[in-house]
Amino acid sequence: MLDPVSRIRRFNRAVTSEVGALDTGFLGRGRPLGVARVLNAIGHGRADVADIRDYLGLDSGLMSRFLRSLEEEGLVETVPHAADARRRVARLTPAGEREFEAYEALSNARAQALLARHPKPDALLAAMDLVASALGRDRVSVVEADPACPEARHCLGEYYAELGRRFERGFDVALSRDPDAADMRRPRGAFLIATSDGIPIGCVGLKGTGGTAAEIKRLWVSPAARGLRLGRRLMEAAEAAARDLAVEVLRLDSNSALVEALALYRATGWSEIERFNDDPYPDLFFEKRL
Amino acid sequence: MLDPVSRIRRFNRAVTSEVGALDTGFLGRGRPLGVARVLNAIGHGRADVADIRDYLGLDSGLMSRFLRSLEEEGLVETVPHAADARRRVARLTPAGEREFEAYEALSNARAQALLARHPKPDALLAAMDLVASALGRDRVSVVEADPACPEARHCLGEYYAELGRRFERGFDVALSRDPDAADMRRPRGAFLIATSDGIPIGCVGLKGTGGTAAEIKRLWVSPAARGLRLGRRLMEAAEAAARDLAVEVLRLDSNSALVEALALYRATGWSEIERFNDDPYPDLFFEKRL
DNA sequence: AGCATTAGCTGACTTTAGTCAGATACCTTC
DNA sequence: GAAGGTATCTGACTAAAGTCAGCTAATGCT
Repeated sequence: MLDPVSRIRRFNRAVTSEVGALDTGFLGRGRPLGVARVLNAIGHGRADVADIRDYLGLDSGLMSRFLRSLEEEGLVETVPHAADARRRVARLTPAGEREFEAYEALSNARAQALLARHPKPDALLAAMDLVASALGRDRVSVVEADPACPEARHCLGEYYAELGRRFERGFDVALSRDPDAADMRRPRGAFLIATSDGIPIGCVGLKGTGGTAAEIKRLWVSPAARGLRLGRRLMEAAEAAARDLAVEVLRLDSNSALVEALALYRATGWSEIERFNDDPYPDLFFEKRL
Repeated sequence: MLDPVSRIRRFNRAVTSEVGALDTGFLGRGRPLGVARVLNAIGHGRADVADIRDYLGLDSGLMSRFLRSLEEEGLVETVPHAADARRRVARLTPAGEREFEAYEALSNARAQALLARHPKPDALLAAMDLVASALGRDRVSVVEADPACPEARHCLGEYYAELGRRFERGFDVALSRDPDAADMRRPRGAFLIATSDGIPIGCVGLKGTGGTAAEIKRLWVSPAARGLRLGRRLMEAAEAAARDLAVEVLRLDSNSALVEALALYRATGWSEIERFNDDPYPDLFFEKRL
C-alpha cells in the first residue's frame, strides 16, 4: 500500500488548486477577495459585524474598511444593533443581493460541473462528507433547534432510513411511538442539532413531561461523522438541557442492533432497566439519574 | 437527501480552512509564503525555473525575485541549463535541503495527526483518494516508466490484488505467464504509468517481441480513479507506443470477470479471436490491427 | 548572417492584506 | 454618575504579492 502521508499530501495539492480556482472565481467579479468574502458572509446570513469578523478572522480596522468599501459600492448597508448601539448589523441591499446571487451561481456551477462529470456522484459526495467531517471536527457546533425545522427533519429522515436498514424487519414510523414535537420543545423538552459549517450531521431529542422525568429520543449521527465522539457530545448537551429543565431521571429505549449507541449508553452511566413501554421496536431500556 | 451543492460547499469550506492552516504553518519558518512555495517546489524535484513558474503560476519577475531571495539565504543555487544557456536550473544547497526537510516534517506531522485521530483511517484515505482523483482529473499525466520502478511495482501489486478479489478461485502470479520485464522496456516494448500529483493511479504494459506483433498486459486503474476514462487514455498511449515501435498487430488476453476492461476493448476497435495461449486465467482473447 | 523569439533579470509601480495606536460613542457595574 | 470595559472607526504604517515595460543574452529559423 502507498504511504498514507503522501496520499494525504496528494489530496492537499489537488484540493489547493481547486480552492485556488474558486478564489480566482471570486476575484472574477472585479472585487478583492477579502471584500468578496465579507459580502458572501453577509449573504449567508451573518449580520453582526463582530460575528463576521470573528468568522473570517479579520482585524477590526480591516473589517471596517471592507464594510465601507461595500457600502460605497451600494451593496451593503449597516444599521445600529437594536439592543446595543455600539454594535452594527450589516445587511445586503437589493443590488447586494444580486451580486451575492452571482457569486452563489459561480460556486454552484463549479459544484454541479464537478458532480456532472463524475461517474459516481453519490460516492463522490459521500467521500467529500467524510473528509469534511474529519477536517472540520473542531468546528462542529451543537445548538438547540425546533424539531420541525428543515434541518431537524433532514436528521429525522436519515434516522428513520438508518433504522429501516438496521432492523431485520425494517422500520415504520407510524408503528412507533413518535413523540409529539411539542414534547421536544421548551418548556417541556428540547431538540439538539449538531451542525458542521451549516450542514446538519447529528441530532438528539429530549422528550419532556413537564415533571422531573424525561426521555432521550432520536439520537442520530451522520455516517460520515461517526467515530468522532459526536454522539457523546450530543448526549452531554441533552443531559445539560435536561438539568436545565430540572429533570431528575432520564430514560430511553433502544434496540440491540444499534451497537454503537448501546456502547455509548453503557460507557456514560446509563443502567439497564425493565421494559417501560409497548413500542414494538425497542428491546433494551435504560435509565440515568442526573 | 441534502442538497448536493451545499454538501460540496461545506467540503470546500472545511478544506479551505485546512489549507489555510497549512499555509500559516508554512509561514511559521519566518519566510513569506511565496518564497516557501518555491523552495518546496524545488525540493519536490522541480528544477527548471520555467517549470516552477508554470506550476506555481508566477510572473517571471516575481519568480526571479523569489529565487534571488532564496539564493541570498544560501538555500538554493542556480546554474545554466546544460542544453540551453538562456534557461536556468535551480537546486537546493545542503542548507536548503535541511530547510526543505523541516517543511516536509511540518506537512507530514499534520497528515499523521489527521489520520491518528480518525476512527477509520483507511476509509478516510480512500475518500481522500477519490476526491483527489475527481478534482485532479485534468492533471493526470501518462508517462513511460521502467516496469521495475517502485511506482510500477505498486501498480502491479494492486493489479494482482484486484484479480485475486475478482476471480472466483483467486489469482496467483506464479501460475500466470508473467511477462519478462525486459519485454516491457524499450526497444522491445514499453510500460506506461498514469500519475496524479506524483501518485501512481494506473498502468499498462506493452509486451513486445522485437517483431511486428505485441501484446497488451497489466491494464489497471486505481478504484478511486475509475470512470474518469483513464483506462481509455492508457490504452491510447500504449497503442501510440506500439506504433512508434512499428508494431502492426496487438493482442491481449482477458477474463470475463473484468467487465469494465472488456467494454473498453469492444468500444475501441478490438475484435475477439481464438485462444492464443494456455495461461489458466484468461477466457477471452482480442486482437487489434494498427 | 540577420532577425524574430525566448528565458530570465531589473527597476518602478500598484494593489491587497494586515497591524497598531488612538478616538469616539456606548454599555455595565458599582 | 464615575470608572472601566467594549464595538467600531480612522489614520498611518508595513509587508507581501503581483504587474509591466524594458533590458540582455542565447537560441531557432531562414
